Amino acid sequence: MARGKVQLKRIENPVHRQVTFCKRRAGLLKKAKELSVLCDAEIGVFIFSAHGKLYELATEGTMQGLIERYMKSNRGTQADQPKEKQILDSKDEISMLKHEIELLQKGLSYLSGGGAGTMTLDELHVLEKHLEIWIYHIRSAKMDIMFQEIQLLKNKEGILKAANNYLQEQIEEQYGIANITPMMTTDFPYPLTKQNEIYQF
Amino acid sequence: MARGKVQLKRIENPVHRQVTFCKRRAGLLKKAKELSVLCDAEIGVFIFSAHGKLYELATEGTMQGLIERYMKSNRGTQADQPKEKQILDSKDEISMLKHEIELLQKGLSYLSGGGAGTMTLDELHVLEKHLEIWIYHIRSAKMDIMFQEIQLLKNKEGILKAANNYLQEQIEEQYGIANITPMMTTDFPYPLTKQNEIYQF
DNA sequence: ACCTATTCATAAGC
DNA sequence: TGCTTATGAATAGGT
Repeated sequence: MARGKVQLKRIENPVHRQVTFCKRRAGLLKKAKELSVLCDAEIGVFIFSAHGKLYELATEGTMQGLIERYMKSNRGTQADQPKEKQILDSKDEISMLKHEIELLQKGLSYLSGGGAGTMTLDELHVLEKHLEIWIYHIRSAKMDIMFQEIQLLKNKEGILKAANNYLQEQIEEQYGIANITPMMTTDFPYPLTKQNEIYQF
Repeated sequence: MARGKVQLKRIENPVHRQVTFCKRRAGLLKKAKELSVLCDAEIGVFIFSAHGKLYELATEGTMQGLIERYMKSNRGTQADQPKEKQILDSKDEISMLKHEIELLQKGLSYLSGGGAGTMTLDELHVLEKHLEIWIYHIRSAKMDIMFQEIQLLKNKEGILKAANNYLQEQIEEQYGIANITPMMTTDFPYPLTKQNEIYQF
């Protein structure tokens, strides 16, 4: 403008660029303020320097208020712009994420509460597939340990049975007494055949 | 500016005001664009005329993008305003929901894959707390059934022991033989005292 | 940060 | 609105 015309391109000299930035920034904000006063307009300006520092001007109220007004004005007058799209996308995204979490949380409450009262059939269907996998792995580790204890008891049972038989044989061998035998026969009141059902839930 | 200095107050003549608004508005936007080009800055300007019409300029990307950047920048320096709050809340909400889902999904892959290779220590820590609850309830149902089976076996053990003792008493009573007894003493090779550990995993 | 020559923006008039 | 033009403002380059 003065002492030499300026090219409309980035000023490469960093010092010149910084000086010009300060001067023109002040000028721009001054012009904005003048315009708002002279013509009764509301103006918002924000300037990010190359290094990211923010300079702003809001002629009426706060920048927040102006941005709100801007959003509202833009939403009503135009079809979706990129920004409006972003907002809608955000809302959609929130909705989807909430739905996904809701499912997972319902699954959690299902497991925690021990009931399926709050879940729909479809939700249960999806959750069922997930849980089939999860529970399988959790169960594996637990089953290993439970099996050990059961085997332990079974072994003990076998030994006791053997001892019992041995004692009985001793008695029969010596006296021919058989009235204790029924306790060990197939009429035993605790059927082991039910055992397999335990590992199916 | 020309042909007379201007007063820094609202122009009362509507025609003059409108003309000046158009001219200075164009000038302001031009200045803003120049500043952004010359000094590598990002600038957003929006102007509401007295009648509410919006004129805007966004030097880089969309006004929405600039507003978002403004919000982000402003968050550190100012308290949030209502509108800004909404936008930030949405972004925060998305971020939180994504994080939650990511955790749950990683938990799923953890359980499915049977390994923790893809999870960080913190993630595992959080997941651990969740799984503690989930597994507790899964375990409860399973434990009920396992307990039944174990009790069954213990009862059987008790009965066999009783039968064993009865038979032994019979033998001792008749012959005084005691050489079978050690099988039922404390030297029994399957300690039941380890049982409690089973229900702690 | 201040100066000043110069270019730019624009008020008034048409 | 657009054009013209006189004039005040903005500012590039230097100190």
